[in-house]
Amino acid sequence: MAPLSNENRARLFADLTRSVRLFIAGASLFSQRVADKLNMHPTDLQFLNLLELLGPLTPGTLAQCSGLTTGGVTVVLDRLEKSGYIRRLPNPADRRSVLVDWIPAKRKKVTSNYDAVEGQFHMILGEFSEEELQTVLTFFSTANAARSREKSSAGKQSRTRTGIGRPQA
Amino acid sequence: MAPLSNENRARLFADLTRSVRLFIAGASLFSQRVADKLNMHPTDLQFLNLLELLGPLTPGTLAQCSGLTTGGVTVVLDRLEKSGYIRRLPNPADRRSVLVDWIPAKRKKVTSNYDAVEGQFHMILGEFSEEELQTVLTFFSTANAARSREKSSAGKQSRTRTGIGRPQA
DNA sequence: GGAATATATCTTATTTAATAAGATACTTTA
DNA sequence: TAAAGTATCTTATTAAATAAGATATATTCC
Repeated sequence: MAPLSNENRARLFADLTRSVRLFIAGASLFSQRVADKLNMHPTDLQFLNLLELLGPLTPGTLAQCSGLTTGGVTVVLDRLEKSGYIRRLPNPADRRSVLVDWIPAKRKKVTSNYDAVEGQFHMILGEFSEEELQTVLTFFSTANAARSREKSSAGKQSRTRTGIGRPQA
Repeated sequence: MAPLSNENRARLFADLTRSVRLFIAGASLFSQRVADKLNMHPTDLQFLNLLELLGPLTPGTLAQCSGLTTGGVTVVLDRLEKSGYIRRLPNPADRRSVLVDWIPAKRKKVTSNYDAVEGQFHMILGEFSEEELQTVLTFFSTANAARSREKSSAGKQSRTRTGIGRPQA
């Protein structure tokens, strides 16, 4: 019965929208908690997460992915370098530039804060069938891909703010 | 064949973890973009989002949900009140307290910034069957519920930082 | 009921994160 | 090779968020 199905779908859409937004709000709060525990700023932790997800990055890419100005990025990197989380390496591709990377010994100090959520996450997913896991993965992959495609399609914005993703050649 | 399935599951878990983290990183960047466009700070927009999701809230609850100190909340609310986004109403339940709510006329100015993503979101979900939608919804609902349960179970933290959710009686 | 304690918000002074503008060094293009 | 462009950093400045404490109302315990 199509009309009933449409009604169902509309309700599912609405519930999903709300759930996703709550999820994001919760993630943001959780990040602040972790940053607190590590005695750092949410921005600093954001940088470390970006390094974790995308590998060594240039300050310019970090500016794009974080929304900070390049001057702001320098300040954050100085802080993280002084506290021993990251180091600046010469960028073989461009001698004006640097590559920012983890100090490996410090990684666990940060990532261990995610062990508990990851455990929860695995518990939740343990109830899902393989097909269901694939469905959820498709949702996230498609959403992320859509966002990457949006790079550089916004109106007035700081010149250094494009999007998340592997740095473009 | 069980071992193969376990392998598949392990890969799906890993891919999902990464996708979720990328999704969150993207959401954070998107928020900054919207805040930029509205000439406000990410924190201010975070407050408006919380009001949108959870309805009128007290400054105390906003402190819990945002991770700011109560003094910081006052400052943010002063800013939002001055620029006409919110108002403080007397809280019938407690005369020390106030309820913060949207100025209705300003809601659309903010929410319209999400129209495009919501459209994308609907496009993505349009490809999903009802069962698949339900699966994705279950994922988010379960994850959000798990986070709510975590309230007040963290170690050292600011006294005003618990969790997201409807204010407890 | 009333004193003592706890809670909710706000105030003020202060710290410091982030910005803006511009400098330096290198790369790319013409 | 000169000119323009780009990547990062520097410095001075702005202003967001904190910390400590004040005020007003609630709650608890005798």
